[in-house]
Amino acid sequence: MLEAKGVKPTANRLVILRTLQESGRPLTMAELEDRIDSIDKSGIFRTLALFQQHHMLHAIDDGCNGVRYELCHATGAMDDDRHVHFHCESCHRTFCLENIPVPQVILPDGYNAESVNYMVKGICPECMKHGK
Amino acid sequence: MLEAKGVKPTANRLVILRTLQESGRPLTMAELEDRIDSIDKSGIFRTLALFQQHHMLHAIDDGCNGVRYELCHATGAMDDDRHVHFHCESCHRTFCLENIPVPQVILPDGYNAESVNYMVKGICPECMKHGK
DNA sequence: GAATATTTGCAACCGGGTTGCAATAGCTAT
DNA sequence: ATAGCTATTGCAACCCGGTTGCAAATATTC
Repeated sequence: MLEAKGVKPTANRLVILRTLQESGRPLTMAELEDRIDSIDKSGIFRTLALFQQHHMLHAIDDGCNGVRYELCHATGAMDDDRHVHFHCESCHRTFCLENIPVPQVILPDGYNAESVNYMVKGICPECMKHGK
Repeated sequence: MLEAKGVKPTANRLVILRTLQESGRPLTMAELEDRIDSIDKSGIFRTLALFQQHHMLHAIDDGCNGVRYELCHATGAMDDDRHVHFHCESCHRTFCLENIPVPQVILPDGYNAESVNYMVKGICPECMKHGK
């Protein structure tokens, strides 16, 4: 498995990885918890931390429902899948707008950027259509 | 006072407003709490909520140390001081880059934007200079 | 000045996140 | 196989920011 990228593939870890890649969108720890009731909070937490250290996923935050974790599909290099995220205020889901890259800005002198987060909030197409 | 914009100017509210405008940058509730020890958490919380309802301040979130509150200096209209924010990962302060507007993106069909948040993380000039 | 409405402090609660610890599961080298 | 070590896991407890109920204090109205 992809696990050959640095982490020992235990049962738990496989389940968590699976769950993440099945839901095509970033999940909170809470969301993971109730999708997987065989594993304890702490287990999920530690696994996510582990995955992060090994650059398998990265965290984004719509400051609404806590941090969300998303698998890195940045092929080779650093975690450079910098795309815009959209958080629906109706269904409270967060989507990756993969093909919309984050526009860059020029910072004032002295500021050293390390990461950027472009977060749009509003209503998603699905919620827009039926029922507000 | 500016309070004539909809809220009754009680002692507490004045103190909180003062504190906000003195520190030129967005503060967390926690930061407010220990700058003002005369007022209880809940008081600060309720006051901030009130201010928000009356469009006197708006919340931004570097998903690091919780939500931060910043006075609206959008003169007339809606809360449209949409500028970039910078969060220093060393001193954990958050700055408003007032003169850098958030670049707009074109969303896919169906997505309805309501608010945008452009958050840069890195090292601020001050921390950059002396000691990492 | 009594009756009513608003604001406040306190204490308790809530939920996401985090850690200590002891039980378990995996490995290693006899 | 087996004793001995390490890594992983579950559980329970904890921490902390945010939030609410309630009763005391304050302001407002008549």
